[in-house]
Amino acid sequence: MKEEITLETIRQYFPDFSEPELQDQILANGKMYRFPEGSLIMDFGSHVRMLPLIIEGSIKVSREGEDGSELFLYYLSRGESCTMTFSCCMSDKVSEIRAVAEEDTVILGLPQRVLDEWMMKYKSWKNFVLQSYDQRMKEMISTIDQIAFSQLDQRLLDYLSKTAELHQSKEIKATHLQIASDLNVSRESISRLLKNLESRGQINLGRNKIILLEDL
Amino acid sequence: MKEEITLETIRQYFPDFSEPELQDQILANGKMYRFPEGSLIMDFGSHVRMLPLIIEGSIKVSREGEDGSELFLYYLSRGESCTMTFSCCMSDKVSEIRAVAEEDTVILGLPQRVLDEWMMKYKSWKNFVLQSYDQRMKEMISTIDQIAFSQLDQRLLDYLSKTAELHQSKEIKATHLQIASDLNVSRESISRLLKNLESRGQINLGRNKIILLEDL
DNA sequence: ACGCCTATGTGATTTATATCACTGTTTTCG
DNA sequence: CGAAAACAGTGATATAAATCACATAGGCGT
Repeated sequence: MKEEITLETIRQYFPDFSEPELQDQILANGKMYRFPEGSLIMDFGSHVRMLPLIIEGSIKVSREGEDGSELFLYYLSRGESCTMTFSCCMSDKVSEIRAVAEEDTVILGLPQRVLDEWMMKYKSWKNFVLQSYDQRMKEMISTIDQIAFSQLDQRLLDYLSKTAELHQSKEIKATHLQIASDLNVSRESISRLLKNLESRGQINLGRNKIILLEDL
Repeated sequence: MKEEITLETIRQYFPDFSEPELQDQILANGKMYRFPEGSLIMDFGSHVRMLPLIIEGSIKVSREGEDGSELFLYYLSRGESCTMTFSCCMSDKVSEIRAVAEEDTVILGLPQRVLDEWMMKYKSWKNFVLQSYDQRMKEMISTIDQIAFSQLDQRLLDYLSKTAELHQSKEIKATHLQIASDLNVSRESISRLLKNLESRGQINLGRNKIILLEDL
């Protein structure tokens, strides 16, 4: 993939940015960055100076407990942006979340300065920002639902299907320990539940991988 | 209190709405509503046609599990607005949350139609909306932190101090059952934990009330 | 004043999950 | 290759909270 941003890229991945002037502005102000799989894009407490629009790949967003344990919040993928970052940029605050490249990821970074300006200038930008907030809000509520109202087996199934959907693959590449940290539970619990799912014919287990056999 | 909206009211409770034109617009389009304590302002699945700005009183916002149990999310009080409602209005969706008047409450309702329009017209309105989203986002994250990383005793303390702060009073008027539902746990657990706090001299218990003795 | 409903207190038991302790098995790396 | 590390399986036990089963106490209505 080219390091250059082109009008084509923007039109392709962010078709909602309809105003030609906005497209030009993005071109003029944006910069491409690439993050290899697993690399840290943003961390708790770090200052943020640009808003990432995801061109290619995906990002895992998580929250940290006092003791350093993590909790998976949601994935972001192409065509999306990190709302938490936006809010940090706008009020010049520090990040509340951690963002890690889930795959090799290319983002288009937009500088702090223009974000707010565009809100009142370009309708499609304003809509994009509001919709992003909305979506994230919903994800958060759904996360709250899961932790508050569901038992671990449900949460695990949900996690597996979200991950499978993100990667467009029935084969999930992850260790039990990784899953356990994402859900902030013990590794043994996950191992046992997975074993259960396998014996019920819902998944196949391999080292570092889980294969979903049905739609969950 | 008068049912009339005055420029004075707006300037007093929403001093950030600095543009005179915006103030006029609010005056022209807003309508006062009053909700007695305990009344249902909005429910899961209901359609919303206006955005409430809170003039007086406060609102408790909660989320419902599949089984009908509730989970307290956050309080809203004067000078604030319900972001979830805003997002519903904007995309004409159905409410994800329940809002109940925590005290006698007066709100200024703004019709769907103008909310989006103002975003690009009045800077202070745009800022207000974005800041509301932000704040709510933070509350959600803090709720997630609580459920995911804290034990019940911590959650209870947090709940008590939030409630005390909202009502500006060390005396909280609530039954153990109400608290338990808000936290989505059993009544007995709350009773036992409260008893504990009392024996440690942190609170006094009475029928339908809890008095905080120290800052928690 | 009596009875009833709601709120509270408390023991006993059950359940989900965590924690501990250990075994094997696969991968990595010197 | 051989050792060490990472991953996975599994029993035993511990813990937090739920659930069950009552007992008691405070207010309210008639």
